[in-house]
Amino acid sequence: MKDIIKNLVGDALEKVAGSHHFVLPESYAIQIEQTRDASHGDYACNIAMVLSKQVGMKPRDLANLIKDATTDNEYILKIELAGPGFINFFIDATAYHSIIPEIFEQGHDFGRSTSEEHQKVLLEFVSANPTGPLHIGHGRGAAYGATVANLLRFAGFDVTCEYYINDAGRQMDILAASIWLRYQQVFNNALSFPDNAYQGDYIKLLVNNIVESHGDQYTYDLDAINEAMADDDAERRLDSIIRICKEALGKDCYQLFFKAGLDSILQGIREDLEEFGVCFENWFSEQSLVDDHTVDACLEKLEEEKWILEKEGAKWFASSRLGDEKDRVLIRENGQATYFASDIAYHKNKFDRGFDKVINIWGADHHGYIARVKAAITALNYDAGKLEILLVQFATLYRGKEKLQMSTRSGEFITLNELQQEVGKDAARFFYILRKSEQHLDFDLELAKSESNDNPVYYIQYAHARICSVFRQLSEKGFIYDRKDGLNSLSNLTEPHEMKLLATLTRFRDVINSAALNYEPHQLAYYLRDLANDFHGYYNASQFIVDDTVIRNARMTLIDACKQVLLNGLSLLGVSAPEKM
RNA sequence: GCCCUGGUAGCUCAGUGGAUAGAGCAAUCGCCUCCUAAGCGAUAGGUCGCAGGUUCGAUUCCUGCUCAGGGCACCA
Repeated sequence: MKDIIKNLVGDALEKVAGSHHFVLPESYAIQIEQTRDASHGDYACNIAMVLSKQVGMKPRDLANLIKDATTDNEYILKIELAGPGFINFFIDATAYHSIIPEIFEQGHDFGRSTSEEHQKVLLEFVSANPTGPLHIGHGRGAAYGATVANLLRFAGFDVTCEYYINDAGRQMDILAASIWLRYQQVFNNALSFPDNAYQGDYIKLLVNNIVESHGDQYTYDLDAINEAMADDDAERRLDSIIRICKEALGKDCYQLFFKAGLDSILQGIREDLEEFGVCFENWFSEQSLVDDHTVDACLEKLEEEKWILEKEGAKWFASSRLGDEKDRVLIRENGQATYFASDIAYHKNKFDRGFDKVINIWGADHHGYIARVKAAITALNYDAGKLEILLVQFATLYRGKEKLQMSTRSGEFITLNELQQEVGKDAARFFYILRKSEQHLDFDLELAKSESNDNPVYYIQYAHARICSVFRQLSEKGFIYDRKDGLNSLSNLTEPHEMKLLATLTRFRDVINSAALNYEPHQLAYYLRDLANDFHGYYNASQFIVDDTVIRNARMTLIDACKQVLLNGLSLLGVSAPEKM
């Protein structure tokens, strides 16, 4: 309908331009909007105000000419001028009815688009360090990423979801050393434990497994450890312990501790995500980039292209020449590559896989990192414009009014899994995406738990369950739902509640498109609330199960279509659509 | 100091270059002999952070200021 009006206005405009001898600007966009206020008709166009100056006419005069020049259309009942120069279109109800058969024809695919077909997208998200279970902070990225992926797929993109495993680097060494220290503690009560090592309970569970299968064969000299612990500098102390741990165990046995931590934590992460309805096609290992020399290759390439500087004993990437605020270290003074070096390799790998779009979802704390990554991509002669970085603001956790700190190292956190047990997947997924991603999210545990019924997800699900219930009642009362008859009787749907519901159903495709292309799942959440609201209003205003067969079938057909759209929308959000509540 | 985000009803947040700025919660008042009251309807609540600018029109765009959160490592 929007397009029909757009074309009519476009034609009328050209006609007016011809007869009044003025020249239209080379490019102008005709905007047609669904109105909010019924007194403004069904669709409104503001083109007269947009063009009035360039054309040299008063907006209302131009609007009037356009109105008169618009050819008749079977669906347009009347055109009115209003306000400063709006052209309002009043549409015949039957134009709205046409959405119902379309909903049934496409079913689960209603709202799906093929306009972005063959666009290959890589979507990387979560990618939390495998040093502990996922907590509530990670949940936001997981829910957001998974929903964006669903939306993009529905919009026609070919999406691959990927989790980048930071299985190389110092954090992992700290983890391995933490496990080793806990292991030592089992046999030496006197040993203290540094507060900047990983101290969550999950470490103790891991240690128990090692003790069970390997006994005390890896115990080590207590004095040597205590000596290292005496260092005043907390981070240096950790490095000493890592060094001692590596020396004491040797390469193979160190791997035993390392892998024990990595494998079981990663397994836990996979399970938690799966339970949360978040699936990845790829789990990409950082270490693999070291092993297959991609990191080395990148460094060589950058060296060749003269992007590498040596100063203060380290190798730097001259990112400041590409818009970054300063240069960045790639190889440290001690010869070790930085995380940034392997991240460059990772992005090279992503680009080499031939995606049309590479999207990273990062926590907002990484924003300073964007310039250097884009600089590296440009330096490697790739198109940095294909990389889009979506920042998700932090979720701050509250228990009532008390703000809780979340730290993986200190072991003080609520895990994603615990959240799911307490709040439920549906409510948690919905709560996470209800806020715009760039908004801070205050996640109040007390509120989420004690007043979970206030979560609008129940309101939407209730609409779906209510429709299902009406259908159950229908057959219990001995009626048979005849959709074909309903589709032929749609002209009976003319009440305000019915028209509103039809208008909202018509909006669905636009909403999906906009939510997908802008990476804004909350648009869909708010839309579904509106749709549920329209339905609940209709439910209270009209009886569906009435004796008049024609009216009954028409109304049942309308709420049947509404049910389908609720289901499609909820599925995209990863939320279930229960038939009973 | 520099760079991101945000400042909209008592609270939590949507929204928009346009016609009377919306929703939930909280408050007040109504609605179940009738398809699920996890619902519906109504009332009340606003100088859209402050000040300039662009515009026919700014809460929306631009600039400055201010407040709040985050980021500015040879950590990942």
